[in-house]
Amino acid sequence: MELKTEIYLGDSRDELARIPTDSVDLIFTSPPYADQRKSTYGGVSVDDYVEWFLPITKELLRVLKPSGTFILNIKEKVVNGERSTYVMELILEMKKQGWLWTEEFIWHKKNCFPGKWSNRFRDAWERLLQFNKTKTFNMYQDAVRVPVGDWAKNRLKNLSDTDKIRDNAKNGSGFGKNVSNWIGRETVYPTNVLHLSTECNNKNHSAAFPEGLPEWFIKLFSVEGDTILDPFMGSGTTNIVAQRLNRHSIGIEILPEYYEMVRRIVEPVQLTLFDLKNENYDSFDERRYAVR
Amino acid sequence: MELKTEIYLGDSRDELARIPTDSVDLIFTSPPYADQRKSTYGGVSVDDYVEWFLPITKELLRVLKPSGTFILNIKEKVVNGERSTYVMELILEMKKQGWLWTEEFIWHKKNCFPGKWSNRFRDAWERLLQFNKTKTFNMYQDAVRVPVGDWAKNRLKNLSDTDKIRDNAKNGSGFGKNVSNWIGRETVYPTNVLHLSTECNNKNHSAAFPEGLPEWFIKLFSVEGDTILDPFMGSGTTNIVAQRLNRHSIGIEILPEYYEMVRRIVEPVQLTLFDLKNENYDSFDERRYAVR
DNA sequence: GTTCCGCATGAATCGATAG
DNA sequence: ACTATCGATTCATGCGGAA
Repeated sequence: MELKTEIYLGDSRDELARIPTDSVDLIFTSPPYADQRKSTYGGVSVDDYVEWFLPITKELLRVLKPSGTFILNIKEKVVNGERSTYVMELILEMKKQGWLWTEEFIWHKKNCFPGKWSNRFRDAWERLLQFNKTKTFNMYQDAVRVPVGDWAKNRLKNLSDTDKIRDNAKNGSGFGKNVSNWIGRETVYPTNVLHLSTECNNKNHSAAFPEGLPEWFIKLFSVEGDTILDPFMGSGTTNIVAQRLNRHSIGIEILPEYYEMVRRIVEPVQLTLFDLKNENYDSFDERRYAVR
Repeated sequence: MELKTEIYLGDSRDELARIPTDSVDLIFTSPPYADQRKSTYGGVSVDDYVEWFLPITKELLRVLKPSGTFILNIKEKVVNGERSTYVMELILEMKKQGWLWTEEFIWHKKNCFPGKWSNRFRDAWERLLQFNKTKTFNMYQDAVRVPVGDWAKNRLKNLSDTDKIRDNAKNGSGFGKNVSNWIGRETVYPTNVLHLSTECNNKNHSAAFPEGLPEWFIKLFSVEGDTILDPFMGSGTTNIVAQRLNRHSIGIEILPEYYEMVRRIVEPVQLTLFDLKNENYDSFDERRYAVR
């Protein structure tokens, strides 16, 4: 298998037309937030944001496979002491386009920005909105199981009486649990809250999000050989992680500096891969890191 | 000071008229979610939810002091595999009423209910929407400070040269720091993400939220002697916590069973208080617990 | 190996001041 | 008045090098 990482220089509003209909398994992106990153992206104003974004989401709806998923990392900024509503307006408009809004994950930023204001605390979370084309999307939950917490070690040593039987919830929801089912389990399924730090290593570029973020969603919503798309590539985090996880990927970036930077990272790997066609791919990871 | 805990049996759409204009310091409530708790509240359908709620938020805007805050604990329901949009529509409509949407806190439910579904993970978070009447609301941040992280213990022992002066961020954001400012600090301000477990004590009723949730907001947005309102009292968690923290409170509940239950908890305390007028109020907390 | 320690950095926001 | 710029404030994390 040859792993393809295609990157395009240009505006997503134009470049997305080059991608075939129903061809992408997962879209993971973090668009420039309204009025942020002005120095690099020029900044889309809060008032124009929805109108600016909707033509892109329309194209994304076209290129996504019916079984695919669109994860949108976004957060509304504070304007005049109030949270803006452009994210809500965007969701409402995307539903009109035909998107299903299926879930909202929370990224808890463990090391959020410091600061002190009289009327608000530090902002330590961002939204990861999940949209789908159909209700029967692919989800590979076992790929993101996490080690069972320490609570289990203590809890399971001495099971209480209620732990040994099914203990139904008090609120009549019909939910219940039988804690003894956990005996022997090493891993559990995660929740819809992700605890990740923003990256702060010594790279010479600033990633908007840590690699762990796209990694989690790529594992959850795709398998090896699938195609991942990031229409706001930036420093290429999504594509680099996709490549490491043996997924094809497509990236679109409007700024030449970022485009060139990602190209220098991504191309050597593809050349290497081409030469390695018949070799064992287990060694791929180390090779990639060596190149980078 | 006599501590008043007034509870009304009835529909908030009617009973709120009894509360004077500009008289409440904090409204904290968790309304029945759309189509939830059908057996108890009759269930407001998803489609009618906003229309049903808006007359109430209009009255809440009237009774709240200009310096006050409204905290709304709400989360949209999943219908047919898709998230409903009534929370977003509610926010947009409340803004038209004159509310300011100032912040959205996340309650991370550390011990959310177990379960397994093919197309979603366990839901481990809820929204706490903050609304205000003016931009100059009261906020008592020092009341909810948390212990500083372990990093400080090591870091502050030996300050580097850059730590001793103001060190400006490299990215031109204008952000800088002077680490030596941290010396001697035991506590820091929290973020807008709250980590609380759902309650699991031995009460004979199921509280919609743990006492820690209203406690945090009552401390943050009110002082002793202020008035707290919960227009959907339920089992009275908000009022009970308010009483424990020496705040007056008002509760409105439509179901007689809940109303009677809260009345039995709250009234003995008030009688005791009346007899204690001239005593030291430090002993109040223990007395209340004894009664309960 | 393992732990410890130094250090740069991160989608921020407000109020005052200047144009 | 209304907008643009500037200075002030503040934590926790992962990395890399040292012990």
